[in-house]
Amino acid sequence: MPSLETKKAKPATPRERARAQTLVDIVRIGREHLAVHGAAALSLRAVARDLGVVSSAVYRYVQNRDELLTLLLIDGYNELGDQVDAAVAAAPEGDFAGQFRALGRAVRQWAIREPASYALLFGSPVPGYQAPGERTTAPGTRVIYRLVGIFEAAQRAGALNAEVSPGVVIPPDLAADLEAIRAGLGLSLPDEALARGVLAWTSIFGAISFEVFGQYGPDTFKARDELFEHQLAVLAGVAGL
Amino acid sequence: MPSLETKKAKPATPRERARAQTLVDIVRIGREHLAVHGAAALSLRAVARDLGVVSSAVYRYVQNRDELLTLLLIDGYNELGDQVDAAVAAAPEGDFAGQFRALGRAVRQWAIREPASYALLFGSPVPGYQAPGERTTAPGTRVIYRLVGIFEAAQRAGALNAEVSPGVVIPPDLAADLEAIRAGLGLSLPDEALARGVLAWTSIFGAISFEVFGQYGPDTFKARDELFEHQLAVLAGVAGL
DNA sequence: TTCTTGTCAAGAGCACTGCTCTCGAATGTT
DNA sequence: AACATTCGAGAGCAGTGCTCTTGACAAGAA
Repeated sequence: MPSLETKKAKPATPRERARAQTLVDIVRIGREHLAVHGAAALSLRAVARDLGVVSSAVYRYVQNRDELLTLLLIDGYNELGDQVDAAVAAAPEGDFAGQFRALGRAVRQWAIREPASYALLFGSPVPGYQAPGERTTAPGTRVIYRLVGIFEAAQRAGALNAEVSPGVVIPPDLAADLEAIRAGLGLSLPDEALARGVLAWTSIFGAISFEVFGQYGPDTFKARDELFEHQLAVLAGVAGL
Repeated sequence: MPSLETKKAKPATPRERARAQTLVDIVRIGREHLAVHGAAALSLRAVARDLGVVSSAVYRYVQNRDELLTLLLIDGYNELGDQVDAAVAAAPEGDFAGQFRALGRAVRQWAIREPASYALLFGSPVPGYQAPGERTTAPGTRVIYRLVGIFEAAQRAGALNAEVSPGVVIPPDLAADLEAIRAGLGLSLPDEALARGVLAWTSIFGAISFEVFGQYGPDTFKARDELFEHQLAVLAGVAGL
């Protein structure tokens, strides 16, 4: 769609410029409210108040509360994706385990810095809200794509340990799912490595969610950095790095 | 507190009986609403409507919305704890890996059956709601206590593999946390085993959360039972079982 | 330059929420 | 029978999402 691109690229008329500016203002204020009060308490009226405008005016820019939620969702996915990309790129090129740990650390640090956004992306779904897949899947898959990219590069470099948990077999139905993923992304990872990558993925988010969502309790773990580093190290071993 | 116990045990006066009955009715209706509309949309007015009573009447039984949330929280923790206890007890006595898998399956099945309750217990915290620790910690720690109990029994039986990830060391700060846990629960597990148990714990909930919260997407994994079984098997190996 | 067209903010209004207060009725106790 | 407690009903306040109408304003066309 070249027309849409150009429309986005050059907001020639001052009207469009003003409109775009108020929209980013709305998203910015929405992010602040999200951070302070949480996703379920996100109120268009409160955003309007902070914007210095009456409530009905924001409906000129945002169709409804759900669309603002979608904008914040995309915003969060992209910010997290940028953080992860930068962290992985800063790791040594051939050090795949280091890249894996850098990815995990980047996700955790972003989650701790933006707990409300993290909860919106990876926590319990907001009741009555269904994310529009056509707008959120692309930014929402950036981290996992990056992760399998690390595994794939390690595999091609011959740095992926294939014999980690020898006794575990993969049933055919699961193998079919993994084959579909492999075909969809053009990977050469064997089933075992792919499955362990999925486990590492979910485990990282499990550890972060426990910490961010307060499941550990107030004083069960004081050395949380060290705990997470330990979990990352073990998971890297599990994944074969 | 014997007086409180007797008060609970024999609701002699019919008034107290009726009061207790309406309270369990409120919790029951609250659970239904939780399952249908989610935690953030839990409305005392709607509960009152279903109870056939005006909204202000429920405030005679429940102090506010947060207390109803607390009651549902305790209810959920206990239901999950009962499921886990039953599943673990049904596993063969000396088969510690089997008990571990039974625990994981029980948690997952309950989570799939009661996704809203699972979200309330382990998902993003409800904004503005702080669980009262003195009432929720006891039921909230049943599952993790059960899990470390399995590890402890395996350790005493000499069935715990100590050399799983040899290269990973535990820094002193983390060791201090683990020592406090070990002392608090009267365990004899070494640091490595305890830390890997925590990892297994968070990883199980990470896998279940991804599935229940819809992070996998609609059709990435069709063989979800097999995927979870695979993850359980790998995690049992990681934990040393 | 005037006129038309489209965009915008404002405000009223509907239905909903949590929560508090008062009042009268029902209930159990003495 | 008299008293005290408990309970439900209803009104009311402040907040929410969202819709609709109204009037002001600015951009482009004649």
